[in-house]
Amino acid sequence: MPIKEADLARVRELPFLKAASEDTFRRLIQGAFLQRFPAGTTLLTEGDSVDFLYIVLDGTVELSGTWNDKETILALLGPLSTFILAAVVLDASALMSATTRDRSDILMISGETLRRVMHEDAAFSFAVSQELAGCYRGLVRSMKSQKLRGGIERLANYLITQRVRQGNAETITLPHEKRVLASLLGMTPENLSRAFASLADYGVVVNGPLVTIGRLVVLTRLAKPDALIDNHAPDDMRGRGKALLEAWPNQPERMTV
Amino acid sequence: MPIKEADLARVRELPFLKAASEDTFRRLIQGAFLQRFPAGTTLLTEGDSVDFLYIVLDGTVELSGTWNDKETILALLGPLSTFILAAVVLDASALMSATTRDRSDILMISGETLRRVMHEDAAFSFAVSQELAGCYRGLVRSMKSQKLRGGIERLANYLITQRVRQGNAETITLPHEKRVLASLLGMTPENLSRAFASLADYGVVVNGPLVTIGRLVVLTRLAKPDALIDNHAPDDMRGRGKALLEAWPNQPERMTV
DNA sequence: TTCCAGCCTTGATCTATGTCAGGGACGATG
DNA sequence: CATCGTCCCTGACATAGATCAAGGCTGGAA
Repeated sequence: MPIKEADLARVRELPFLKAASEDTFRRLIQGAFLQRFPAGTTLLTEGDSVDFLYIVLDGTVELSGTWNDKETILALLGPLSTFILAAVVLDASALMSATTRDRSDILMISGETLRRVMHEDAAFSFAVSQELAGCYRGLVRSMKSQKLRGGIERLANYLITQRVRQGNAETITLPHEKRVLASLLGMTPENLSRAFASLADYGVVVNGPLVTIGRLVVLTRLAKPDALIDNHAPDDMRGRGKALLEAWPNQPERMTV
Repeated sequence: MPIKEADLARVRELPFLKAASEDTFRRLIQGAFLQRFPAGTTLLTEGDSVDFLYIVLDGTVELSGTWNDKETILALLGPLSTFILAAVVLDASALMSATTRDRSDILMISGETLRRVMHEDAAFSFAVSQELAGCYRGLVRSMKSQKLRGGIERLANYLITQRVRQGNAETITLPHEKRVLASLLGMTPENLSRAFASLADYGVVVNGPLVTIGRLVVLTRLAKPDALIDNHAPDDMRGRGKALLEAWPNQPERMTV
């Protein structure tokens, strides 16, 4: 699948590629290729050695981990997210599996090339550090949410975050299947169902993938959102400006759970 | 407190500083200072803006997060660990609090200087990326452990990891108070106590801070350690060689919980 | 020495969460 | 249209984990 000019322009706007010199960018793109995958394709299995940096141009990718026949979703990535950057930088094997959830267009950049150009373009290298730092901080937030909050509270905060992202509409659309959301939030689908039921007392009405937050104040009092855990950066502020560089480094869809 | 030559030599061996040029290193050190803190000193509170990169030269530092009057320990750092690097790179505020557990000697490097020299020394910048990538992957491991395993399994794996670290001796010494360990492992002290009691059936004998693993095979069958979650890199292999750069990037004491 | 505070353990109890089983709604397919 | 599969919800139950209360141990301070 040929890489269109428009695609190039889009990825060029990614903070960590924006910082790259013309030459660096050209070299990164030269060995890159763009591929379309159907839903459900496994791009990478945990333990695999990693040869490419992946960039989601379209679709959704799920990052998951397994142990002892159990699986958990660690992140859900939408367009203009990169993934597996840490493994590429260290030339190490993947700690997570990556699977497409929808049909997805993925740009793949040679890891070897990436490491090489990093040694020659300090500004680019710095931007990669920022990208990684943002990923790290996203995970710290998730970890805090996971260890400090109960399931209902995690869900309540998820809903509030989605609400902000979706323009503060009273009714939001869940961007993923409920069982996927459950795994992301660290609970079983059954439990998520019950958690939604509990939230009825707080003005939350569920209708399939549509969730109406009737009394935001009440829900917020339960959720107790925290700037050091939750990341409410709205859609149209993502990926722009230093203040928000950290907020949604490269995973617009990654949820702080 | 003056910075001794011996201290400089030690930090120079840190992978991410080893990659720095003489000039870069000199500039980093010029504005740095070394300070001794008593046990229990708060170096940084979550939400604070971060002006320095911290390096533990001696002692122990605890990284913790709070929400709704609850607290959890996210990492425990021993000598030659850096911390708060991600916030420094992004010039963002801290997501975790940092507190000394023992009397500790801490080297503080100006964050502003660090960012500046990164723009001029690509090799150094790359090494910082590797450091951050290692931190990120450490957290991914923790997250998987937290979401996929139960408390007893987390403890069992912790013990096995410690055993490897402490030279495969049958009896290991817990490096921290049990209530601290409990928080790190994501459980209450009471529960940790009971978890230890359960492990008696698997040949684990506890005597204060001394833990004897009588039948490693039996314990291992319970723990099901996994190379993609647990990090068994022994003490004398830390911080050396590319293969292990990732393993214990900068937190020799950080536990994958 | 005596006293006290902090740490750890233990038992009883409660709550949150997981597991299992059943059934309804919906959409794809024949 | 009928059927099947998937997703989701719900109830009953089991288990893990948290909480509360009490008591033992130990090490430092008076």
